[in-house]
Amino acid sequence: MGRRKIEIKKINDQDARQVCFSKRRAGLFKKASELCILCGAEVAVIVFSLAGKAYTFGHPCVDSVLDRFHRHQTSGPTGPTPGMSGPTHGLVCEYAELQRQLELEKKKGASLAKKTRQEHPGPLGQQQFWWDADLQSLCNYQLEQFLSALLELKAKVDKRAIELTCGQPGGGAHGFAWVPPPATAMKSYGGQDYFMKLMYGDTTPH
Amino acid sequence: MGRRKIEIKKINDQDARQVCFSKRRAGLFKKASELCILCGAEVAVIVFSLAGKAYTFGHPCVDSVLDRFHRHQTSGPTGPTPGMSGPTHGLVCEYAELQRQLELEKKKGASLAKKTRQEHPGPLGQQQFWWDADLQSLCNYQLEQFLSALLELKAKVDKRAIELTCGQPGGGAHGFAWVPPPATAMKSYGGQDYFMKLMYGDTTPH
DNA sequence: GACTATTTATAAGG
DNA sequence: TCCTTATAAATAGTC
Repeated sequence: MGRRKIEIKKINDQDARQVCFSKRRAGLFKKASELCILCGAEVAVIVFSLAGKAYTFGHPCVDSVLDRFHRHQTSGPTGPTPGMSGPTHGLVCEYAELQRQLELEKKKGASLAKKTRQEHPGPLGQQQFWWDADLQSLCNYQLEQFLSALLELKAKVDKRAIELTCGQPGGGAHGFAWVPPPATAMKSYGGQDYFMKLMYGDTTPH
Repeated sequence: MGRRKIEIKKINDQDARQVCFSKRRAGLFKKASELCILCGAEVAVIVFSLAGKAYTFGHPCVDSVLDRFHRHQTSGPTGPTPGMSGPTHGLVCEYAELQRQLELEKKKGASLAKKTRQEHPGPLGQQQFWWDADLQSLCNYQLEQFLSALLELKAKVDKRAIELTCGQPGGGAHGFAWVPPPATAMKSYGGQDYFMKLMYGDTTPH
């Protein structure tokens, strides 16, 4: 939609790309806000420019939608994690996330294995799963980092297991939900703020 | 843009709202994908319908953009992940996620430890970090599951490490951008999958 | 940033 | 839900 039809492929001229980016980002956010208003939807949009700047739109706000999404992913169709209600935090959350990803990977793996067998009916032998294939792309350095990350977590779990075995009380520490707002160079449009822009025409960046 | 101009306010008729939601959600995702292609942007869009269903678009994928956004919020503007070019998948993605979460937990832990010392200057002794506190809430059963998940992953990494050590070729397995639809109630568009839809006109839902 | 010729998205209607 | 079509809206090229 413009003076002439354009092909949807990467714009090479940097200036033209920057102009297009600004216009279309604004357009995208407007569409998102209209979807929210018209249909009562909750929407989060996160855009990174090539330069690495982040721009966001969110209704009611970015964080609430991301939060909801995370909960949606972790507690998904399998039902909520037993013994957990509401938002999850810290290691408990990591645990759930790990489980979710494992399940996801297993499903991906099963599908891929099927697909792979169809396309390469040859002797692939061992490699049955997606993550096995993907592991091939990890170099030694990455493997070391990955392992140490795993072991660091495992050590903590072991420690806790020992405490439990030895019957130490421990006492739960829950309810930390507050995260201080970081001071970033990020512009954020959303909720009443963006709607006010639409209504009153304020185009000043944050 | 339609047979007649409409006011941007909540549509009350449920059927009309549903139709509008579907059309505009598709439009929003298309705009998002065009922004990605034309301007080299990375974009994540998360949409919750009034009914509570989640729909997502992401390029290169939703998780990687959310990841980057989290890092952006936590540690300021960043370029692409060092050592990673292009889309990340499977275990590589898990590895990055694990690292991110570890760093995040460390930061949270530091803040919390500080906060805790302020609020409870008493004898908390051992417990200095957020994840230590949170581990207290894991029961034996949960710990077992968590551990086995960790060990399952570790085994795969070990296997790969041995292959590398023994000098087995292995052959890089990259370029898996196709992601089979997980059996959740969530529809996801992004990456080549969505682009293939655009190119070949496949409008079949996942 | 503004201006328009065009293209594109979509509201209604089958 | 998918197709069609008249029309509103977005935007490419230009200044």
